[in-house]
Amino acid sequence: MTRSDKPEDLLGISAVERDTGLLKETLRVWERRYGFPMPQRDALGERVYPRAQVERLLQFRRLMDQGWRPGKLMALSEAALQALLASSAGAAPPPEVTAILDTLAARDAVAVRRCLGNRLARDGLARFVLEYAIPVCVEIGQAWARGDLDVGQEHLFTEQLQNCLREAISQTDIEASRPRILLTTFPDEQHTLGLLFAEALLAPAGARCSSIGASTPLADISRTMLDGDFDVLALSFSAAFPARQALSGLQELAARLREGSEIWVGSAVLAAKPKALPGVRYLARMEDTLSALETWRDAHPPAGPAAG
Amino acid sequence: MTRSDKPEDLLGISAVERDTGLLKETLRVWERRYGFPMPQRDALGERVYPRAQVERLLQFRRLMDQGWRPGKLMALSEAALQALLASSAGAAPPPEVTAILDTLAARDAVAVRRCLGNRLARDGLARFVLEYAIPVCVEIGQAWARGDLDVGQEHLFTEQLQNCLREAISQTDIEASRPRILLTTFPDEQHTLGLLFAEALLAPAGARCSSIGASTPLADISRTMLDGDFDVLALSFSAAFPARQALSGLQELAARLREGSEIWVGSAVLAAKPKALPGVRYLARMEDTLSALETWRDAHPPAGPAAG
DNA sequence: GCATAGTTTTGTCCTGGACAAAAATGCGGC
DNA sequence: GCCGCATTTTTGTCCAGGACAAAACTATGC
Repeated sequence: MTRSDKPEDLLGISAVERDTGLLKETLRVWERRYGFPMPQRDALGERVYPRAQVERLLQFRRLMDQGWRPGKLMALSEAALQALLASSAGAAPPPEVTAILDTLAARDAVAVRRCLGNRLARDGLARFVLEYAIPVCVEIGQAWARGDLDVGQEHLFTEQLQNCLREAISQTDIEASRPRILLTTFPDEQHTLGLLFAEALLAPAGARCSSIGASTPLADISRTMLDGDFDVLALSFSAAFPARQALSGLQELAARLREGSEIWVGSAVLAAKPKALPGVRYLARMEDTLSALETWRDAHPPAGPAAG
Repeated sequence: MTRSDKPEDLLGISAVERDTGLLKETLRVWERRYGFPMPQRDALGERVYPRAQVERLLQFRRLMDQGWRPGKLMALSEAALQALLASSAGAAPPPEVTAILDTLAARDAVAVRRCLGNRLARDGLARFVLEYAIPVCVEIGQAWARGDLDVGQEHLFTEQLQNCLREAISQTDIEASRPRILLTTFPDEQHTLGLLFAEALLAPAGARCSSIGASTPLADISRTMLDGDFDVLALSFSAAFPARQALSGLQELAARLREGSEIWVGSAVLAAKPKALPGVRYLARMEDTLSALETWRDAHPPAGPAAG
């Protein structure tokens, strides 16, 4: 019943959806509006995409993830497009960052893990995250946008980094100290690396972290907060998350939580909006997590837990 | 631009597609043909599915995975359907499984972790996975279906289980032995627990596992396989994953991989289909992973790797 | 009893229209 | 001159109903 097993380098619309992440509906409406992609038709009149068009679509997707819009890109000449792809490179990364890119180029999981492990052992968890892991992630994102790295390589890196961090976090003491912090993301937000970074900073600083992974319904977030006697809810948002949805969700949560508990919002994007909500604190950069912890501790001295 | 943020327990068609694995087109054509599901409409005239209908759809999917066809199921009376479901329900869970449900009811992450840790220390990784973790996951799934557990509690459990497993896996030796196994899932398949279970069985048995997480594009899977000198590709599919998509993807991959390399497909659903593909092996249950490893080693004796 | 031919079921594709959310742009007040 | 708000453009996702091949089932002949 499937019609995607085309003999040559021609892909059916389902296969293109799978490979590019663009919905069938989007592919059809682009064809209607912009004249691209313009697939051939098979004997049944169904769309068959040559590989070249699929690769062009992938280039478009990379540029769109950087903020370009389809209409602009479609109007571009071939030369202008290539220039854009070339220019998306940022400043030259430091050599310690490029070193790990080489291990990724070889898809050598063991070497990646060794790189990370060495660095972590040398610098400790906090410096490892702030000075190494985050810059590397940024650079990998750019390499992906340039087409120098594919999703498989990005996954390989993420997996090793996760293992590395989780292992290190699990080795920190679970003290009975405060604050107790619940970490999660909103529904449809899958990006868990931000949570893991935050946990990696907070746990060794003595905060009791409980991560419940990504994409938790709002009702369950507030229920967990109330049941679990948490002081802080830490939420992570990727740049792509719709700001409106985030803000309305935050408003709802802020209203529902226990008096005295805080929400920390990790997002480079939302922090720009000055919408002040009571009990909500925006952390524009990852290092702000630690200052937030300090501030909280200043306001809640361990001797007298009576206030609340 | 997304319209999935419905206030109550009403899901848009995209959310239903995501949760049930039934394509939007299938949902619409069922409505047209059978009159079910018959969603409400919002102010815009767009389909909004009450939770009850989504759960009924999930029931249908489970039965269809057992070989039932939609037309038959739709014609069934409520009583007949319930009888069918009851006959497929498992036995009552053992007390050791229900014990952890109590800690989840209290949302006590530390207690959950302690439960898991104790059990793991007692039984070792393989027995822990097969005799404890998997039954608990099944029971949690049923508790969720009954409404006894919310998503937040499920997440809490999953996170602790992941930590537990990853830690244990990372402590196994990385031997230079064979086979080398690449683990991942197809695009849009987010379920990573299956991968982690497989890794937890394979790694202590001396197989060199590399997981690259979920949702990897097919092209990247085959590229990683070829670059990385892997012997086996292990793929995990949840029950919700569209079987057709899985099969066409497997066909594509099988054709592209190096001669002599195998694909192991972990799925309770696909294993029923007798569609034989060269080099593809279906593992209906998690314990089959270990017998697959044995079979592989019998066919590839370490002394003489000359045989193809 | 089994293979083959015919029938029904079922999933996926098609066209072309619509519309709200997001992004970009224009405009007025400090 | 610059920031905040209103307006316009862009863009992704939804809809209806029709079509058809692959798969599943059924009937028929040897």
